[in-house]
Amino acid sequence: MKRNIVDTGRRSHCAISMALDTVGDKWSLLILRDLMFTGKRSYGELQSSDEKIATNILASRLVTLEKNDIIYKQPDPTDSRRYLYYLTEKGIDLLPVIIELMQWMSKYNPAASACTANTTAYKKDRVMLYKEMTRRLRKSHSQQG
Amino acid sequence: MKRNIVDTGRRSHCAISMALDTVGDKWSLLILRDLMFTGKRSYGELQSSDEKIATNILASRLVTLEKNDIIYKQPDPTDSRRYLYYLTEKGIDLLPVIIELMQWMSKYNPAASACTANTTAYKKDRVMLYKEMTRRLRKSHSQQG
DNA sequence: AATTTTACTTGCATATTGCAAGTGCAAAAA
DNA sequence: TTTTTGCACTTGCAATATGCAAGTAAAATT
Repeated sequence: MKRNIVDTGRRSHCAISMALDTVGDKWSLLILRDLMFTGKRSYGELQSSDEKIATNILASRLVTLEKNDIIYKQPDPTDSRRYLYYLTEKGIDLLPVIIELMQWMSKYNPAASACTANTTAYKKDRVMLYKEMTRRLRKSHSQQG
Repeated sequence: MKRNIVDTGRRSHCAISMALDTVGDKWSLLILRDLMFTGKRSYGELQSSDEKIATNILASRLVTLEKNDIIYKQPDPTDSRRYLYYLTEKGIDLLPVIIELMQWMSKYNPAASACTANTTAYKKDRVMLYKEMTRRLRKSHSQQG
């Protein structure tokens, strides 16, 4: 990477640009989708998604997501080989982004499947939808160990 | 690209994944941001953003965004060398995604600048914010020629 | 003790993006 | 009317990011 003398790795100070520098790669939001909607928690489970993320890419994304305080991992108490990945509050706060992406595609492509229920029903009351789902996520992702 | 016999170019039928296949690259959403908030309309203006997109990438993104019916272009009536780019309704419908990205980054990084006014004020009433801004975008991006 | 499972790592191929220079045409200047 | 400048791209090649297949180490299972 070669930008300027003091390289921050960011393209600009625009919030949108910075957000994309953090989660705007090809895979991060799909990993977060799995943590949010599919209940996947371990490396192997995350690797088993339909999109078939390459193992080295998964590993590298998990590291940077953790560095950016979007997820955290804890050893699985039932199997010490394994780690379990959870969303932080910052990660949970990406829910609206993901829901809006989903609703957008659903609106314009009928072939798109929803990944989680109850979103179309709430089309007119997104705030309600965000709140309800955030509440659920807080429950399942709050500090475990 | 080599996926399977009948390659659709998409990773799965998940709406989120499909949305990211469409606008999940490094630049598309930044181009849309400029069309939405900065009033930039021509190739040269779009190229002049802080993030310094490479000219060949800009050209290629504009083509695929147009193919995907997210933007459209028309000759500039005042200068026949130039085209002006506008958002379609489908493009305008990406506004919530972009706003949520912006608000997310603004919440977690104080160094992030907003790109457009009035968003923090509406933090608690996003639906209102979406509606108001969509209305404005419809005005400035509806068929011109 | 041997095999399987799990979370990665490593090496190399392919794809996407970045950079610098160039092209063609229309507008503006001389 | 000729020249110069401006604008929307294209082209060739370098650098970075992603994809694939195989490998490794440690813990669980048999």
